Amino acid sequence: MKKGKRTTIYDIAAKLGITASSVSRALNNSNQVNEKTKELIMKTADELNYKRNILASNLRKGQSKTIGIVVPRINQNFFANVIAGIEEATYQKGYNLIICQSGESHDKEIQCVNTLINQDVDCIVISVSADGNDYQHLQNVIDHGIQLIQFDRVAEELETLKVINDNEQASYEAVSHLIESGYKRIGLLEGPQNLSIFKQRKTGYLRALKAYNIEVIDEIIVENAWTKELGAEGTRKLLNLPQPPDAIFASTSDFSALGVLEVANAMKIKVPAELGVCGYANEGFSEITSPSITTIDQFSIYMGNTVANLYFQEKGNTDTTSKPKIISIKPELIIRGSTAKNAKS
Amino acid sequence: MKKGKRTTIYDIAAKLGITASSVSRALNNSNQVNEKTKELIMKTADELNYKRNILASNLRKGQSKTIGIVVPRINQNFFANVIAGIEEATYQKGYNLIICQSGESHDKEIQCVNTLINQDVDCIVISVSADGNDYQHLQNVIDHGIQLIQFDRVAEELETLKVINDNEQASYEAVSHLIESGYKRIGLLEGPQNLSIFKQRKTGYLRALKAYNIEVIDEIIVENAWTKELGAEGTRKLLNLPQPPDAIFASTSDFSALGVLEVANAMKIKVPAELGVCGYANEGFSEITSPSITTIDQFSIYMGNTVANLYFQEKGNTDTTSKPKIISIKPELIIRGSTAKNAKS
DNA sequence: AAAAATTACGCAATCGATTGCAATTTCAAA
DNA sequence: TTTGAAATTGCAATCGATTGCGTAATTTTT
Repeated sequence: MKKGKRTTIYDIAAKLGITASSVSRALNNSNQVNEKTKELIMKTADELNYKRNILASNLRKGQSKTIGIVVPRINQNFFANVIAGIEEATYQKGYNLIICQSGESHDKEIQCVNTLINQDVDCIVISVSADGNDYQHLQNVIDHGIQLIQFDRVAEELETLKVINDNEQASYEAVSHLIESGYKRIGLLEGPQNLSIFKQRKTGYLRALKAYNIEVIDEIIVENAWTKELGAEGTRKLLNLPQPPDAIFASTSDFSALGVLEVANAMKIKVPAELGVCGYANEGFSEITSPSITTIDQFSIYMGNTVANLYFQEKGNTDTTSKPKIISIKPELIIRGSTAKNAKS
Repeated sequence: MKKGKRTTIYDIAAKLGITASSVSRALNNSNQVNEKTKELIMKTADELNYKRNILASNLRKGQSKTIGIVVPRINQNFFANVIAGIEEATYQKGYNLIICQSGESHDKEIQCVNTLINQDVDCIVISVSADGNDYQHLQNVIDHGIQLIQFDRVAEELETLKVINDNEQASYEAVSHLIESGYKRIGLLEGPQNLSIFKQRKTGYLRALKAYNIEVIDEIIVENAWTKELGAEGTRKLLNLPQPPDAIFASTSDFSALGVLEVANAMKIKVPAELGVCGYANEGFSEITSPSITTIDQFSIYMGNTVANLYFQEKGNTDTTSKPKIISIKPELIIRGSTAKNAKS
């Protein structure tokens, strides 16, 4: 085959002395074309190393069989897994994924979304970035008639399909577990409250305290401690308090829990005996720290599958009367060494 | 805006009583159109919420501004980072990424590549899967006039652009470090030898032994130990030998090094005092294990950047006489606790 | 003010595949 | 052999944007 010259259906048609219409139909396995001709066309297509030009096809059909994904960072375990899950479920249906990272920047997120609209994707799957809470660009997606699915970090006020974790319940269970393990003064490292997931986790924390009749102490709640560094910083503050907490729920991530561990270690405070630690997200490393970190698994790959299936399911659905579906996945508390207060450490 | 009806350049043209040609030219900022008209067109385009249909544009222009990526797994640190690096460098130039995972299956890899050819991508970036060593599908990419860039795991016999790590040298340095740290009997966990990267790492190992006049002992070289489980299994075998090694170079990955650590721990063999351990790839967790793992950093994000830049650089290059470029990145040995033989553990 | 040189815009073809409708062929029933 | 229905195939428009070429409008030059 010559470089830079793809075979088209016209080439095939010309070679066989028929029209492109028939070739197209044969290639799409239409039953409007004679079996023998079909075979002949297939064979010739193969010989000529024909590959359908999807651009042309999609342009004509007004679809793209492409799903756009916008996440803060591709190389973050949770997101990479969700993407892998989406890929798994869409690939076999012939869909392609276009992936963008917003890098936690609201502006870049807008850019990404616009690019995807340009690309004529059939669906945009997004987990919003941490800064900014203006969602005009997402409304724009809807206005363009493109299916929008939010996952994990969602803009709640926007009525779209959503796949979320039941963050509040997970959080509630995590804190309950701490309490039942014998910890009495539980600090919280919380994330940016403009993201609903972090708000919900805080709510779960508060609900658990209330359920066990434990007083809420503002002093041991640290705002915006959602990286390892910020988590460490918050922990240092907490542990230097006159009355330090005897457990810390790093509700933002295992990374921040890792920060807790490091500070505790540096201060010679024994985990879990003197300090209980619970993280969030079940990052790969959380089972190999010492002690291993109690955390919450979000079933990220499954979440990706769910997003994909939700899309396929809603694709045929023309019923506009019903409210858009929200699927909530129940995360699972994974109990490990960092909260085993009574085990000898 | 009405759902399902995008504005086209014709809509804009109609509204202004001009032709689509001018609109197109204006939108492309051609200087063939009057400044005032241009402004007017821009404004109208904005009002009508116009978004260029890239499918049509690309079809006409015979390009796609899209780069296809095929990796074994998206949700593997190294690959996720490379992808992030590519994204970083290509996004700002208006390129999109289509990402596929081969799942280490040669068949799926072929499928992925064909899909990407169909999609008319401008370039395919691939790290080949572990099984199979038939590269007809890659030759096919070249025959279609699509730029092919291999990275990390490459098919050596195929003359394409490549971005690789100097695995042999890195491996040589790692083993030298073990030797200089006082370890004398160094076992090797090796990966599938049909992948050149693993072959090179073995070569580096052998070269180091030779350089220090150490005899090669086949007994302490374990084939195909490239997951945590296989690494653990291999380690068990090694440590139960009459003359077990006093260090293990897990040349395949930090995961397998982790397996080593676990087995050593279970057998009450002290790392690094009684057993030195070195991994590969500098996974996030390797610095937080106890002891932390000496490993090799591959500069994965930078590798992604390099791939992208190599593409842009070669795009204009019509010189076909020269051999395709191969860029080799020098990995860095990161020395940590697991090889600190003489430090008290 | 007429001629020459620019500048701005329109016409129509093109990229490759798809598809409604019309035309032709095939085949069986009458 | 004729007729009608069914099976094939062809014709031509279409998806939306781009671009070479030609013409009209405007500006510059003499």
